[in-house]
Amino acid sequence: MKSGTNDQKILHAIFNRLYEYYGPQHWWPADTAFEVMVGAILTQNTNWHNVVQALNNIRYAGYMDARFLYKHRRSIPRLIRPSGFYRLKSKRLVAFLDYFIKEYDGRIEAMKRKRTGTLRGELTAISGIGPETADSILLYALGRPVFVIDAYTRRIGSRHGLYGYDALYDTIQSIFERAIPRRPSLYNEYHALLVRVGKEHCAKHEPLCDSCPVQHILSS
DNA sequence: TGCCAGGCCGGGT
DNA sequence: ACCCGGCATGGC
Repeated sequence: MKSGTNDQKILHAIFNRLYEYYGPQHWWPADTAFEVMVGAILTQNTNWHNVVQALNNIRYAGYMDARFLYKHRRSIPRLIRPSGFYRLKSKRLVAFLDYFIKEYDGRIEAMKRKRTGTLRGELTAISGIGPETADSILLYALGRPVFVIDAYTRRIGSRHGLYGYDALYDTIQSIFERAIPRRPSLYNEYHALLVRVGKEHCAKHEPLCDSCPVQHILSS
């Protein structure tokens, strides 16, 4: 197919530019795969800084482990309070723990035996885990080649004419996955770089960003 | 001070 | 198949 070629060139150029500008981002910032999964739920529509405080509370309590956390699930609301939406997120976290312990004995290695598509189906079936949270878990906790689409990816791509702002999650995802070689390390770095540049140059109601490092790629 | 942050669900059209 | 209100804290 030939329509892929153009997207491919642009998306490769954007990655190269961002990587050259910012360098490696070292994502996901967490000590263990379990912490990645917890963080993926807590960061829904929330500043990462707030999530760190919640994760620290869990760690200092000694509960950064599926079984311990499930055993002490009544204290989750207090521990994750700084991350916002804490009553809602407590339910979501417990729903995930329930699944993770019942299906995989709370062990990441057991989860790794399953196919990516199967896991995505299981994860998104949990109330509180949508496509982005599931994909974050698949990529950053399990190392699967799944491109994570978030609000920044949506903003940046649409502002540069790659797709419409209202494009479906799966549509945007397949644009990236068709254009970028299927390597987890590449998907990892690319998404992290999009978040980095998005935070610094792609505020919510700005139609376009003059100071954006991506900008000059399109004017060439 | 008001706006925003690495979404998702459930109820209504 | 969309559209929208709700969910909550902390930083600037």
